[in-house]
Amino acid sequence: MKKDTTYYGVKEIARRANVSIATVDRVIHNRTGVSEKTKRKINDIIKELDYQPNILASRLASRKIITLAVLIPRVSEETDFWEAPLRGIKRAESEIKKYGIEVLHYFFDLNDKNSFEEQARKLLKEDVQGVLLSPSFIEESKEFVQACHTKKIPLAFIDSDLPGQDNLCYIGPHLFHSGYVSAKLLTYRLKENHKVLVVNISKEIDYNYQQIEKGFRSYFTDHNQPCEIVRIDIADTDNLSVTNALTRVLHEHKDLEAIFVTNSRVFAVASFLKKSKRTDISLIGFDFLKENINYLNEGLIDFLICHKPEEQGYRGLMALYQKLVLGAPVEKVHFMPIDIITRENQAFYQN
Amino acid sequence: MKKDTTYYGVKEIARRANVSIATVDRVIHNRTGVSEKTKRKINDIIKELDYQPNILASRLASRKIITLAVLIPRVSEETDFWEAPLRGIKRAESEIKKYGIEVLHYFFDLNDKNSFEEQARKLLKEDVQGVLLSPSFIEESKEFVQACHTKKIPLAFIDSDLPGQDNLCYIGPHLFHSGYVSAKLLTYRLKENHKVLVVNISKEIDYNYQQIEKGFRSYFTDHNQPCEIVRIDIADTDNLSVTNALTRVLHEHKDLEAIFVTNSRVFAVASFLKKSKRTDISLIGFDFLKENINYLNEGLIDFLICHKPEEQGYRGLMALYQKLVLGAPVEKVHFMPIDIITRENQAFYQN
DNA sequence: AACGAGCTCGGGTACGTACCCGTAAATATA
DNA sequence: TATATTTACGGGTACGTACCCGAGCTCGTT
Repeated sequence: MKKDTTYYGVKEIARRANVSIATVDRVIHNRTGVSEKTKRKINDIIKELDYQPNILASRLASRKIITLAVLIPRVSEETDFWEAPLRGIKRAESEIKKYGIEVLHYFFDLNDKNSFEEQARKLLKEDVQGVLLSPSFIEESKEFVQACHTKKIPLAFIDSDLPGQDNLCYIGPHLFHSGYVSAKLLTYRLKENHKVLVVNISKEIDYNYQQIEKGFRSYFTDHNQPCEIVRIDIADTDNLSVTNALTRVLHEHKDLEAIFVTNSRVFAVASFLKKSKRTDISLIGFDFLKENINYLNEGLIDFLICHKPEEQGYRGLMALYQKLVLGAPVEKVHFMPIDIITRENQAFYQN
Repeated sequence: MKKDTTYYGVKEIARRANVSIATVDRVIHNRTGVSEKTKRKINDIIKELDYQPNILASRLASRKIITLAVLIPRVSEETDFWEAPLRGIKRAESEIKKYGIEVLHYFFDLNDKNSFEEQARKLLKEDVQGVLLSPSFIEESKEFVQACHTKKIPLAFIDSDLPGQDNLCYIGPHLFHSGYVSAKLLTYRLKENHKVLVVNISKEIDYNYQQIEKGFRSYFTDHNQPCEIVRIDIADTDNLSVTNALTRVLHEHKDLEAIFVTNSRVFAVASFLKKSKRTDISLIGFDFLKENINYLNEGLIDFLICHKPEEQGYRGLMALYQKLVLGAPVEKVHFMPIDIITRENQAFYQN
């Protein structure tokens, strides 16, 4: 590296303070063994010189390994959505491993708040320097975020945000706009009645869902497009519950033109429509799951909205790396593109 | 750093090949002074071990400084738009300077293709490892990109893209969608006639302009909103030319409801509207310039569309740094948000 | 006064890579 | 054959920081 640039390191600080490099090092990492007087003197020089540590050298010399943790949903039989973020996380891991980064994995069950709390508790017992979190459960996540905050552990959120909560960054979809775009796409398929059904299939009413529906409804109000919106919550995610609920609502509202599913479980609705031969109803939902793609290709699903989940995992972990290792600034919010997948372009999609 | 992770460095390669570290180093940087036989042997071991150099150590040990160059428009009296990217570039510079990065600046005149070519020629004479480019002039930029390509110099584009041209990344607005959003906003202000004027004030007809107008028109066709679109090009950017051109067109089309300016020179139109007391006409354009903000506050401009120009500069340079120094992958396209600025929120905007 | 505990501090080595300098061997030139 | 030149390689130091291993010093205790 060039020397002519006016850059001062520990050596210069030591020289000016008439102490050794080791003493300067002790002050910088505020370890014990330095008198108040020299500590003050060194700190003054550090401030005067606006000393910026060389992170390259620092990481190289450090024998300490940095431990990161990820706390995300387990890949379940119900939905393989979380395969993609995990893939991205592992890709990031293999890239940064050689710089002394170790990553611990904690998985919770999306149908079980307790499992989240349990895994969070386990995680907090370890000495981790950063956490990648999918804050699926609002209240529980808030508590966890609070705990991390007191331990000064930076947090990166993926997939869904937790507004108002202190974090390093959020990497994921703009939920409101995703709902908005969904509504837009849906209008392409509307004909006469302008009557649509919003379906939320989830054990927990989460933040994601609320924002998405808000955006969805906003589109119609924004565009002054009158549209009757029927909505149901299906709290049990098994096939029978979905079938029963949909049978009931379709019986009540015979003139439904389209269905919007607020998460990746759109395949469950597609399966129902196929069985009940209601292929006249348009269907739109989220995420590039194998099952969803199948129904997309069969023509039962019209559109899928995707947010590059693998990249979310990759970027989330890399954000922590950037912050902790390189000391580089991290952008607070990074919205993923709102990708629109149809039968025609799905083959080329990079999930 | 931890040792237990199976990581092999030059030392291990040297040990296995029964040569010194220096020889391995020669092979890695394919310098001269190694016999074909040992070179082959070492290369085989490198491949076998899947050797990944430690970039931290590499940069630390290297006395070589990495030279980057930026080739962007000069800040002119006509428009101070390029102040913002330059600010971002300088911010990035000060952050990476200490890792031996030097940045050369080349500025060209947006009204003069020749100045671009001249600066490009100057730049190519230097031994630079990466270039941050604003490809304002299509043909000239393509030539320049070609030259960089043969010299294997990675290129980061900001502000406008050059599709089909080989580059490291593009960081900037989605031009088409910016036009699209502009049209959307404009419809908020339309009343009866649905007649709008598109104004392009520029010496050169650039790629930006074409894409933006395309997006603008698409909105109306997409939404089947019939709208008569009048358009003029004003090739001379001085005040008199603008005044003359606008006077003529407003005389011809007395029932214009709104004007869309396809770049940051919307202030010139605002000034004209103010003088000719045509405050009934809605106005929309681009960029957070001081003059534009003044007219926004006066109510002459209704909306400004912005794309975080400072961040574009910052991220553009950082992308090159990421690639060249950290060896980290860089995302090929990063679209900036399409920010909507009104009189009400402009005070809070981060340009 | 002698001793040890505790505090303050410096020397020196290591991290993984880059590269300068020197040297022995191989080859060319006389 | 003797000498010059080239080729092929190794030793060793440096980059800026972290941290181990002590050394000296002060002060209280006996």
